[in-house]
Amino acid sequence: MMTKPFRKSGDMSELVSSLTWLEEDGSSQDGEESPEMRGHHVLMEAGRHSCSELGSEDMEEEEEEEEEVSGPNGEMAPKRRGPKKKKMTKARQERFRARRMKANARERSRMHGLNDALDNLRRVMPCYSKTQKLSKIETLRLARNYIWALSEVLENGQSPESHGFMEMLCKGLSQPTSNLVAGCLQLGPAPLLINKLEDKCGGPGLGGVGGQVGHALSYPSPGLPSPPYGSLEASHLLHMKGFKAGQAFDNSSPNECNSGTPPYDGPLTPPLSISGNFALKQEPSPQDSERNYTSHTGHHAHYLPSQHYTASTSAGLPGGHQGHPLFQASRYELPLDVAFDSFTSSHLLASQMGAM
DNA sequence: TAGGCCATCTGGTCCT
DNA sequence: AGGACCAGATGGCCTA
Repeated sequence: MMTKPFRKSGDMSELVSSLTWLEEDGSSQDGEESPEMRGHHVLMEAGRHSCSELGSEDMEEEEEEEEEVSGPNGEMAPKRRGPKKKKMTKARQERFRARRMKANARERSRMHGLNDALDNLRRVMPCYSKTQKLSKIETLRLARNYIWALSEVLENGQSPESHGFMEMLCKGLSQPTSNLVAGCLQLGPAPLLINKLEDKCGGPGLGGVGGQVGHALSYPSPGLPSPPYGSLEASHLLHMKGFKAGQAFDNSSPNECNSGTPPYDGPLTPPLSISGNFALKQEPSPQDSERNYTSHTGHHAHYLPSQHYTASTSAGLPGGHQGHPLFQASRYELPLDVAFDSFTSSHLLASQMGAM
């Protein structure tokens, strides 16, 4: 997709080349730096180098050299077209460096925000552990499945304890994650099962801690990674226990859901409403899934505003389940965080309906 | 040691 | 012009 255009020269590439030189040289390595600071350090080193070693005069010289670059046989390369690049004066260099550092900081905080949202999502997943976090991709997959499964509970009255519910939850997940989910849902009240789970999770062929799920939950997931996820916390088991028993999910009860785990304090937007969300059933056009898939794979998103990504399509939802919040989000091009909020709301809703 | 996951930097593109 | 978003590149950490 976005193949980086080769730039013969220019303000950026000079700095980049000096960065590359720095990294290869290893002169910016500092064993005690945090990863975040490392980047800054390298950048600042680069700036220093580019100032001291590629000072304005030197850089002008480089540009001159470049203008007269000749091929291996001595023939002149075609002259660069377009507007002549401005010379990288010291002042411009400084401005560029400052701009770059600002952009890096923004990008960092943007990614932190994204990770926070993912953490919030993890907290409302059937399997939550502070110590054994689901990977990003598994979190999204599980979220999609969870919504799908919950909407089945709402629409068809399927029991959350049913085998089908677990199958839906585990669809497309890596085997360790499937095992983890299966373990969560199969756990009885006996606390020693937690230890069992910790002992066994991640091992091949676990197939449910209680031994009741067996082979049916072993999704081979070809091509999917198999990260080592294993344990989960008692607090979340309580959460799941409540869910299993069909009790109302009480977000305010510190003894149940919040013991040891930070409460989900993100904005809980109102659910998209059952009528507006779950009841509206329309077959998705192939273009819909195509569009969302391509937006997910990033083959440049001219077709869709880039911020309207959804997590619902990379593995595809089975037909007849277009009522999912994430699916609806994708249909109506809701931003992902809205979809997540909707997801959270439907989680609460489903829990409460289970109590009816 | 290979592979998976992650954080960060970076430059391109789009939008305001 | 500057910010947001994106994807590629890179290197670190961890585990099997």
